[in-house]
Amino acid sequence: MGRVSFVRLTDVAARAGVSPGTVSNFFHNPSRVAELTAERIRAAIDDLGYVPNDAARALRRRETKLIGHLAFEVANPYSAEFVRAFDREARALGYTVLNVSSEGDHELQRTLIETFVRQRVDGVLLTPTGGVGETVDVLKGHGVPVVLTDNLDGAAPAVAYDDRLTGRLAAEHLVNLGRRKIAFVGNRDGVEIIARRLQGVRDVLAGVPDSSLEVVDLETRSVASGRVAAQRLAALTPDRIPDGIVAVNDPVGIGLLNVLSHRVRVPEDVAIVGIDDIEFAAEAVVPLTSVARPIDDFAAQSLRLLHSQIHGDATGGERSLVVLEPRLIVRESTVPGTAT
Amino acid sequence: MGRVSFVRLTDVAARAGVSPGTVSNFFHNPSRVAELTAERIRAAIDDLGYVPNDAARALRRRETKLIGHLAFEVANPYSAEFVRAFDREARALGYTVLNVSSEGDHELQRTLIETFVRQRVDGVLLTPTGGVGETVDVLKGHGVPVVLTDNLDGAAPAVAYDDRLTGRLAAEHLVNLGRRKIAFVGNRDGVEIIARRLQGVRDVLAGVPDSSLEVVDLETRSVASGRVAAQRLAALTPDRIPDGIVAVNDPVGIGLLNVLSHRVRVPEDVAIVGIDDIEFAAEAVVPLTSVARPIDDFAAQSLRLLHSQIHGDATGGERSLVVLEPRLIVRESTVPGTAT
DNA sequence: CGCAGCTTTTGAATCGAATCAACCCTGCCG
DNA sequence: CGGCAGGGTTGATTCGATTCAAAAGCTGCG
Repeated sequence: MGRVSFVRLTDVAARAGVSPGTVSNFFHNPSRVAELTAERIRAAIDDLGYVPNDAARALRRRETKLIGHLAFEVANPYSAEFVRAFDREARALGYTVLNVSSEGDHELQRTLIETFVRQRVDGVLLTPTGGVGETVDVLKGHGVPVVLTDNLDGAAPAVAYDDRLTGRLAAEHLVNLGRRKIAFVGNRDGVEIIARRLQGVRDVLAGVPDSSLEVVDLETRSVASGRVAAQRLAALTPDRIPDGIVAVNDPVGIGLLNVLSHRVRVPEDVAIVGIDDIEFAAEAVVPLTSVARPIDDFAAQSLRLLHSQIHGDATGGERSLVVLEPRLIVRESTVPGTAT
Repeated sequence: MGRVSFVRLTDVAARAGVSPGTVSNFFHNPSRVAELTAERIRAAIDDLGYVPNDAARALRRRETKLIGHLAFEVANPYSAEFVRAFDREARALGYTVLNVSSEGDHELQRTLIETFVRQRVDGVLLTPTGGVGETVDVLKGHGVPVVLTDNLDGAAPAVAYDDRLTGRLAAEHLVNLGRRKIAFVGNRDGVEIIARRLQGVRDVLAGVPDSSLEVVDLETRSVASGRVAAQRLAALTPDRIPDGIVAVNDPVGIGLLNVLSHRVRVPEDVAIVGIDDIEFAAEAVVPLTSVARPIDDFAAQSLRLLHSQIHGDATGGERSLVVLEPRLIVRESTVPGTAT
């Protein structure tokens, strides 16, 4: 096997006694190469340990088979799960994903996007939680196809779960369990996705006469914030202490659980519902009921959409918005004895 | 700003009325370019919205400024935290990191490594838990610098935390708290790193007369496995039920906590120590005491070592093994009232 | 034997930036 | 006034693979 990586396609050609063009055909138009020749080339390739140079290929071909993925909120395990799923899908189509995260730093985000452009990625997936208008514009300015997730403002084609329905499913579940004093825990700092979930909760409670809604704002959507929120809820006057809580995502739900399970009975006194159904939810102190947003589908659709953008298969042109349906997973944090 | 990304260096040169060589100098030898000329070039660049093409640059320069990072065990949050830290360090030196994970799939791993070679990454960081001999050989065969973490078998330069000491710190802490019936929970399937941690625990107990050690084997090192282990421990005969547990990592520790905290008092009846000190540890049902392996240092050293491998700064040649010191973080899972 | 119609193979041109030897000026010194 | 140093600039060549028009081989048929 190979020496120190200075093997070029030309070397393979020489060794196999053919022209470089033929070796190239061997890779890209195998049908045009005679079996006998192919055999010789194959031999030459692994005698020399040849591995093609993608930079050269990309230069000539004007496509890199790279996809840029800019994620925010990497702290959230859901994000990590998404990356895994998306990577897998992308690999199946021959793409390599460049995963980066801006950690909410605007300046850094600019830099990362520029890196994508320098690398001439074939397309970019943005998994943000805030505004991305400017970023989308920059990419479009460079002719780079873009797809968004969880963002339906129409700046670019997008895939998203129905947030309002998500909120509704959670609230309905609690109401059906007889809970009336509901709390919604999550930060609202202009994040559309959360406003919509809250709206879904409101939709449901509007139809339940004796119900009440308490909204608890958070700094972040982390386990730590969930804990803080729990303290705050516990400090409320008795009549306002909720018997049902919708957490904006699972980490927050788990934070709530970790603190509340010391003080009250879950779910008897307080039932808690999370959102996302991260792997961890099922393993919490009290297994957490959650509105699942199945990730394989999410990732697959995102890639499909991006891929069609890249190939200009104008499937409905710019207006492609894919909306997925979440579904409720019931566990012990709302219904006792649901254990496996 | 830029049209549809077909702007070449040559176009900038034309627009600025200079030769391509000068524009190139503008980027790489700014001192050689007269200020007046530089001004014109600068103007041309943002008139046209020029962004250099890294593929072309890489081809000519024979360096890509890309680093490949193959991780295993992505499920573990520690892994995610490491990626963030390593990325940050790498970016500071102008590298872009290609993060991938083989999910334990051997065949896939081969493919991913080949991708690194095709991309002609400048170096590779391997963050494995199992054998990597073959992988290291392949990369070396292609002349790609490699650095390992948590693997001191000498196949390549490496950075690691002192595992034996890690085990010792955990065990000493428990013994100092008066615990004598110790359990070690973790899978041992040939993973060196774990064998060493266990050895550290043994080192300590060997010096404590009336102590005993129970080893619980796991399938994986996840929260779920921790839960399973908890069931198994609880089922032991009373005289073997431990009063101190060392979990092979934090997720396992949290799984143990999540189940045990329902049945016994933690830490009064059982004290639990995890390893890694992931962010989540502090937020568990009962904040988890953990042997921290500070990640910033880990990432920084890994990059430093890889960078010096890339530049052939033979700092001790092939024999560079960097060993870091873990430290104990005490929380309520071992000492009550440690809360903040 | 010649030729149409395939299948294979060839090799020069090309992608976009980096490199570097050669060249052009200016100014200064002897 | 000629020579020289050195700051600025030039542009042909190169990196490694892909492309494609054209050439070369081959078959079978009249």
